[in-house]
Amino acid sequence: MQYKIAIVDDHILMADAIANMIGQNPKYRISFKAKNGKEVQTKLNSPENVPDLILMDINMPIFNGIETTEWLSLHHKDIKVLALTMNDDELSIIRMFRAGAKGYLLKDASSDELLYAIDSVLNKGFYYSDFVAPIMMNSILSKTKEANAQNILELKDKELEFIQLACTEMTYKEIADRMNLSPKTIDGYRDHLFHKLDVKSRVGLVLFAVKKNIIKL
Amino acid sequence: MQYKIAIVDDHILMADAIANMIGQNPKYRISFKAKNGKEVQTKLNSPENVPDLILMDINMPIFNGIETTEWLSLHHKDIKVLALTMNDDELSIIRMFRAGAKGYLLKDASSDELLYAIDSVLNKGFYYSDFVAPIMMNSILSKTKEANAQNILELKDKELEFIQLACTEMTYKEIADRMNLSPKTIDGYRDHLFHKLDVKSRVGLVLFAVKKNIIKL
DNA sequence: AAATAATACAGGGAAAAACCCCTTGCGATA
DNA sequence: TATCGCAAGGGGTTTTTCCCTGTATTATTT
Repeated sequence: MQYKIAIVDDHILMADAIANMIGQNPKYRISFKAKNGKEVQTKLNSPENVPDLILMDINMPIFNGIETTEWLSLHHKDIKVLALTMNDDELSIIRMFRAGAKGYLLKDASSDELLYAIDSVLNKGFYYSDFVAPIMMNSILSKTKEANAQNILELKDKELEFIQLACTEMTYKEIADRMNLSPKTIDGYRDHLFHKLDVKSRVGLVLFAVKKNIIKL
Repeated sequence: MQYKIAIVDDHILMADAIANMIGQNPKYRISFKAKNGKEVQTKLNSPENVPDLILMDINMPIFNGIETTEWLSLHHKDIKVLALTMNDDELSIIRMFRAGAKGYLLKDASSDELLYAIDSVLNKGFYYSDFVAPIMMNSILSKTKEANAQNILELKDKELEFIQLACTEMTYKEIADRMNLSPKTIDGYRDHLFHKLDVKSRVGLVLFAVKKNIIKL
């Protein structure tokens, strides 16, 4: 039996090259390539396109890999998602697995590992690379880090808005104006977030936001 | 005649997949793959490895694509460098061309464009993609942007070090200690850079550094 | 429904850090 | 000699950071 595999990556070259490589193996057939989640939804309208496994990038315009995986978990439970991305941060990994990914592979893996991972996800239903496994462990074991990850996922809208404005050359007074709050309230927001996210200064907050992709550059 | 092509990319999967794709074309042969500039130098010690063209990533540990290209321009003038990277920012493009690259291709290009670009660099000596051309134009036409770019390129080592430390939760006092300078000197560095880079606060400096890829996250 | 807890908002006050401009000395350099 | 860049300092204002208090409003529990 031949497995059908789809590739979702806005880096067309990457998608092409990997499709080409996988297509050489008679076990697999490429069912489609897509540049974002929107395209995935369109492609899946044709039943003959529905793949067994999707190689999913995370950073994509319009509809990112996490959102797309969440959508697939709801509407196409049978399609297995193997994350294939550059994002090596804890949050991406946790989010992707929560969204329903069955495996997680970094783009600096070898082609052998990719083929092994695909095989593993298709037959065993999961694949945790040597890179991902310790990070997940760490996230489970370390209370603070897990708490952090929780909190990030549960950042309230106001907090998120504040962070985005803090990643700006505005002073807190200006931020307060913009958010129609007293500077003292902003003071409280800041203090609260500093503790919650374990940063010591506004610079730390900015770095956090950049790392976690809360702001776009 | 068969051209020899090398691929330099720390994303092994990317390198593998592209090598595989290019290798299918009888016009080309893969002479080697490397994960960073250091490995390139080693590989080039064997004369049979010396390629006609190198596909060069930018973000790599140890010895990045710009440094590697500079080194190649000095020691292996005959090898043509075609940048193949995700970096779509002006600074990366300008730096890469200054370092001696003959072409610049984004990783979200199509495989057709890659093959065309390789062909173009080998035969015509250059390749400017539709993406890169307007950015270069822009950089030449727009005075302020060019001024900025200039300044970035002409950042002194000390300034760069300072920026990197400023993108940290260290206070300026701590930065001064680390750099073995008086806090007052750091004061001067900061003021100078704020004006030079047209930012108003340390947050602005951090954002600048992130945008220009001066710091790694 | 009443008591209680958590949350959002706002303030006071103080110490630390960041920010700004201006000056000086010193050595390289042109 | 004149100019430039680096290092350092003087002295000031503004902003940030921290901690503690208090009062509504909203949830939760009893």
